[in-house]
Amino acid sequence: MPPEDSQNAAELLKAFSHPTRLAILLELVDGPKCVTDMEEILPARQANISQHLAVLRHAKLVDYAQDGTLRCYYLSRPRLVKDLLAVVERDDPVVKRTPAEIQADKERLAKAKAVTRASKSGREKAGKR
Amino acid sequence: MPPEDSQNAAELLKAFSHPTRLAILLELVDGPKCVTDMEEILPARQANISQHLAVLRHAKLVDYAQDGTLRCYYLSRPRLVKDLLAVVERDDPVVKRTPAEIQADKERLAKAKAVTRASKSGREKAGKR
DNA sequence: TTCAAGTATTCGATTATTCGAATGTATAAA
DNA sequence: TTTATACATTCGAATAATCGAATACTTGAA
Repeated sequence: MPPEDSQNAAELLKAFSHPTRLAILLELVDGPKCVTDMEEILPARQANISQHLAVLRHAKLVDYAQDGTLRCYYLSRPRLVKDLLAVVERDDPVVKRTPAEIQADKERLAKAKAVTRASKSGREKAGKR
Repeated sequence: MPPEDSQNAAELLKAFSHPTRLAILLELVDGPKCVTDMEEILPARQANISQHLAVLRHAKLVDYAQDGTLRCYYLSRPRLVKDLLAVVERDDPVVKRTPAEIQADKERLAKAKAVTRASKSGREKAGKR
């Protein structure tokens, strides 16, 4: 990941990291809903739901289509939302590693790096850009 | 997703949603590192990195193995971290939907729900628990 | 023992997030 | 045109997150 991107990625993830917003996204996964529908389901007041929807809109995670006086919200990037939720729901086992394993890993890494450096400088000599 | 779980999921995501913590996780994706290593790479002070590592530890995203005076951190749930980062890095195109599409979707959803209700009550009549 | 290196924790100060209450706005029906 | 419905926005107070500075802890070496 390019370094300045962790800024953007973090902002995107921040939009996900509130229980109410997560619940809204979960609702939208199985179809569009208007705010009234959400009010019936979520334990939050109307204004608060609107506030969270605003956050999700700014993150480009949702958008809406107006239908008379109703606003039907839907996922703007359904793939992203579904896949991310799937990853989070899954429970990945926690691994425990010994100092020896760590050491071995670091050595592997050091060697790999040396190779990368070598091939890079080789390419640069050969003709960069 | 069970309803009370959006609480936990949100907490997990909150651990991810800071640029420095994301950068730490990215570093750890390609191998264990001790705090000194991270200090050289990240634009943050030692104390701050330790603070963020504490957050990541509490979220069970990282752990460490002590090696003399060094603490080598590694990913406790590498699958989770890698997959989540992969999803976030990908750029999913933003879709725009018309009121008509939304309407069609809502109707599909309503029909599906009716079926679910019917089969559920059928199962209940047949012999619950 | 001391000492230094590597890391963690605590403490305030600052900034950001969150929520409810109140108010604003748009649309459709009367 | 009024009115009701469905949302959105603004404001202020409460809470939480963040950071640097200072300090504490732990380990290995002298």
